[in-house]
Amino acid sequence: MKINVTLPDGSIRQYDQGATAMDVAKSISEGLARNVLSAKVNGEVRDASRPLPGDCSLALLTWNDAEGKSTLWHSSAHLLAEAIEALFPGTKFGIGPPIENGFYYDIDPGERAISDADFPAIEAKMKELASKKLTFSRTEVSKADAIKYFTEKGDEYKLELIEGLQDGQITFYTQGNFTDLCRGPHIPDTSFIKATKVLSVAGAYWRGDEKRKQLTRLYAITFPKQKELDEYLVMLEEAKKRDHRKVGKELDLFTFSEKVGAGLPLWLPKGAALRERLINFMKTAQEKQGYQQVATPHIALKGLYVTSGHYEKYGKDSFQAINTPQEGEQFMLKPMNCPHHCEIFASRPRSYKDLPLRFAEFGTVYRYEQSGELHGLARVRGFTQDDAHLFCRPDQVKEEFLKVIDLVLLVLRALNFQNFEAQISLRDKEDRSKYIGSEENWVKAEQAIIDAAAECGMKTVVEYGEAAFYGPKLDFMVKDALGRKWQLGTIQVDYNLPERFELEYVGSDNARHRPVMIHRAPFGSLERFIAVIIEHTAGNFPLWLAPEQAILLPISDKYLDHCRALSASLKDSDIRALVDERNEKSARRSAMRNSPKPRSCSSSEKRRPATAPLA
RNA sequence: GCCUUUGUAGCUCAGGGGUAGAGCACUUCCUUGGUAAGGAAGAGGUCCCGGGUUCAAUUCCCGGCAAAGGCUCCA
Repeated sequence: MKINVTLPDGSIRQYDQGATAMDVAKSISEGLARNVLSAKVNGEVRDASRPLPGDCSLALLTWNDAEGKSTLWHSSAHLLAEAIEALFPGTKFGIGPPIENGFYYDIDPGERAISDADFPAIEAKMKELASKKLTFSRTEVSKADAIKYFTEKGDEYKLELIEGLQDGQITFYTQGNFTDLCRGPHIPDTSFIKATKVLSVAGAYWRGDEKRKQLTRLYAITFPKQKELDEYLVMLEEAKKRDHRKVGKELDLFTFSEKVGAGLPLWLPKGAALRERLINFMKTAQEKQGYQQVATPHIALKGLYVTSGHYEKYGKDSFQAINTPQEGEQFMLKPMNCPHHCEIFASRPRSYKDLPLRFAEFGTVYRYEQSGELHGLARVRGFTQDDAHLFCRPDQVKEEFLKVIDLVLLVLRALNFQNFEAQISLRDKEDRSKYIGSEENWVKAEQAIIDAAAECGMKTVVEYGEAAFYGPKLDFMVKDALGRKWQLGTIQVDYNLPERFELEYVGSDNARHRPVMIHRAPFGSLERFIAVIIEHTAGNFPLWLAPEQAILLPISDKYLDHCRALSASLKDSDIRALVDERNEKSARRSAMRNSPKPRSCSSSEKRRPATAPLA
């Protein structure tokens, strides 16, 4: 009896019953066999050493496949666990999955604390075990046996995991002295793991629940070649150099003060000027689309947020009310601009002919963030949104939404972002208690976003549970230098706040109607946006944004006057120029960093007209 | 908020129970016509803050605050 195996190129080969993916690899080439990490059989990733189930399609997975990498990292997690168990006996284990870059294992080392001082020992142990060429053997076990094994081992985390599994579908994998509950698959043996680096240690709640015990999470990464690890570490170093917190300091853009408070950025002159340029860019684009600027105060009576629903939702987790000394009034720092803008809409009767109304404000808002969440400019407690609220008729929603998408894409293009992701953020599928408003309104709003995104042909991903409490969102996500994802622009369709604020306009039928609101912020916040463009450009801003568009470097004092004249002339043409008058060579060089167009100046240059185009 | 780590000159960092250290930056003078470092001299510190142990604490212990990496959260 032979089985037919269909390979990715469409060719069909015949093998004996019971042949493994590894056998197939060997029959193709020795080199391939040496590199096979796992195999995709009829679309399911499995051990390369498992017998094929019969006629099937087969793709051999190597380090060049994402799934191959995951297999190696998953096996590496088991190796990490074995090393931990050897070094710190009695450690209990949570889960240890592969992730985008490497893998982690959540462990409970009991009384002992694991710190980065332990990393070298762990790495050495992993390396030692890897070189033993231990195979990963798969065993199917009954639920009772599985429970027995981990009860004897005293590992309550694994027992909890087993509880959630079906009898008959439980497998163990064993390599060397370590056996783990695992559905697999794994690499053929540990010798494929040639380079190992434990990256960091962090706390992580068991099953992601902050009410449960906090385990110790070890992040690590492995490679099949030492050279690849070295390159990865170099890449991490390079990414660190782009960190906006570091570059922002070097460029004198912003600072923080312990006296002012954590998460409250102080913008230095160059940073403030950068903000101004972004604001003007946005104002110009918005004026073309018929927006009107409004301005509102930084505090409002608590009642405003009771009306909007923000108080009920976030009141406990916000900065607390400010009380007046005599009258006993309670004011809140504004966390959002939308309630204020609703009141502007409500300030007078509106006709259908007035709509859409587009109120824009670079509004600074304040939100309490847990101290551990603060992160440079990307997560702060006070920030400025390029906010606007569009009040429109139901029949105008789609067109307005599409125009906002244009605006967001204009921003992303102007700053040369190619790798952004458009995310449709919908309600949680199960828990609807987190949201205000009627089912009918939500369905309308969600459909409006889905339709608009589809109509402009944008590639999107759908995330459930990511909606705001008053409406669904279209969020634009980008990654920072270290691969962390941040939300920048956002567009939200909202049928609920107009209802809560009882907003109305008079229709052509002379009856009162409820407008629909679109919340939108193409930058998101200036703070986070600037953080991301710093990392995106490594501080080398596009010319229109750069703090200094031209720096003149006289090579001797003899040319100072000429440089000053040249600089004045450039300034007359609205080019931000400065003369670096410092005498040290080193100063000249350091000034050249992060300047898009450094120019040196001497007699040969002097012959050219001062308005010569910047080369 | 929770876990781990860190806090010394403007920056990057070394040090260590008994007058505080380096490199770069800064100031002054000299030198200089060329793309990452010309020379000399000088100034600069509450060693994060508060308690404790000690004859003596920047160093050891406890508590705050801030920062880094995660977790949970994010209008």
